[in-house]
Amino acid sequence: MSRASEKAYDTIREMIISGELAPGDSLGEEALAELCQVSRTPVREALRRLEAEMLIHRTDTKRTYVADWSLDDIADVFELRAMLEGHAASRAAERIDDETLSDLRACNARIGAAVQSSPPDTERFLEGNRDFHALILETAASRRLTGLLGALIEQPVIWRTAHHYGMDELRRSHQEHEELLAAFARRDPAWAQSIMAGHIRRAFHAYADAHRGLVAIDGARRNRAKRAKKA
Amino acid sequence: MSRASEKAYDTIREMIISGELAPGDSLGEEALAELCQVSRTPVREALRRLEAEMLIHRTDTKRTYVADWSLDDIADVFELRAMLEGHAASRAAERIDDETLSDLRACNARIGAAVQSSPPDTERFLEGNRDFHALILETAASRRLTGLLGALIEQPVIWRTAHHYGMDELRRSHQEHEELLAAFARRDPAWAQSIMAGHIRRAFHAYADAHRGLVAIDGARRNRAKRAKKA
DNA sequence: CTACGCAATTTTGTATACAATAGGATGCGT
DNA sequence: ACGCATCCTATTGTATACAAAATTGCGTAG
Repeated sequence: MSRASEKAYDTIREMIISGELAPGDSLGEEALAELCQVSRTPVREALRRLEAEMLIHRTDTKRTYVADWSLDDIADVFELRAMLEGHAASRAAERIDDETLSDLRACNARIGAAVQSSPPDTERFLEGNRDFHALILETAASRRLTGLLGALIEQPVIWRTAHHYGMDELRRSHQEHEELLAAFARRDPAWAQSIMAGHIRRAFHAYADAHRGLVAIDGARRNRAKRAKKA
Repeated sequence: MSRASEKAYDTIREMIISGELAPGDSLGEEALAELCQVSRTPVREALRRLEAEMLIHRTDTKRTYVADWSLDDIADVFELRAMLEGHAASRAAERIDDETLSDLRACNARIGAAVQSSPPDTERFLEGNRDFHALILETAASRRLTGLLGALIEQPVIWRTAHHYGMDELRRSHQEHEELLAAFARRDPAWAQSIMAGHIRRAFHAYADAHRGLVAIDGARRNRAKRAKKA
């Protein structure tokens, strides 16, 4: 997308992810346009994209609100991701060439380095993780699959939690990636699929474990926002 | 969506599905606006939707063309549908109540009637089939899953072929639905999933078998369109 | 006091005008 | 004659003005 449109999308998205806009908040096009310093036209385009990604919700009367995510919704996303990324891993195992395999190895090596540095470099971990999964998805070579997963991986709740991973979680991820590489090296689709599905499901449980704590943090943040509004 | 936006979407979509716009054709916003009798604004919205559904394709330079579907692409769609609708069936089997079950039975009874009438009532079959699958999807109760499948089932190639189903294909579909109902009655998720995945995969092979013939028909239609353009 | 309905205001949808950008054509230089 | 640069045209992106629709609030009647 082009400049203004992208700007609106990024701005609104960031505000939702950061919690500046809380679930249930009403989103008027004009107000958003002013916030983003663009006109309503690109705002509308941004809202359509965000709606497709289910970050926002539109009532039958065309009014838009920040979407509310229940734990069930989040479980849904992880379940679908496990299935689709598992499928991607399977297809990748059938199609991968030696060059891509070594790229993938290099990528996971970077992840390992980020994990072992002290303190662990979470940013670099996340960056490597994104690259790793993206490369597998690309190797799976299915435009539809890429499209469907795109709608799932761009999710705020996931990014909000990733920063709370502990050292052990990070190490475990790195280890699972190594297993995945072994499966790819053997060109074993079923194995790759199993590892990947497990990898995602484990991530979900890590999330769910941390959830109660996060809810508390979330509550505090929202209260803060509420107080700010009053003033 | 509202009136003009919907009109543009329907018009363009219909032209693509009918083949009036052939794969690779360039789509200028202004030209489309005139065709649809609306301004460029709703046309742009329609194009975004069609892009999300992968009916059209946008180059890096923002120019839009009618998407080209290879057999691989189509195989992709069916593969993903098999996976996702299988998952939907599994979830539905866990959640279905007696009332929905009998609704589903009634729906398949209508399908059976459409198949057994002579000649088979393909329209009614397709309508019942849509309802049947939609009801299962609804019972699966996953908004994300519904969203993802929505992007897959609204595909032109599939509707274009459905009309070519033979009597035996229709009967087979009806029979597979019956098996699905049995799995639902027993609340057996794995069974339901297996039947559904097989159901979709069989449909793909029926499509692929008919494909060569369809390519010929397609070619004829395009030639006709080309001649029409010359005149 | 409540409930219903109408009107005023806010909000979204559509059209059009204007700006930016990509593609193509033409002409000049080698 | 071939290639490159520049200008012109065509197409897309953005802003704004206007129209339609919806919600809210007020007034009135039961």
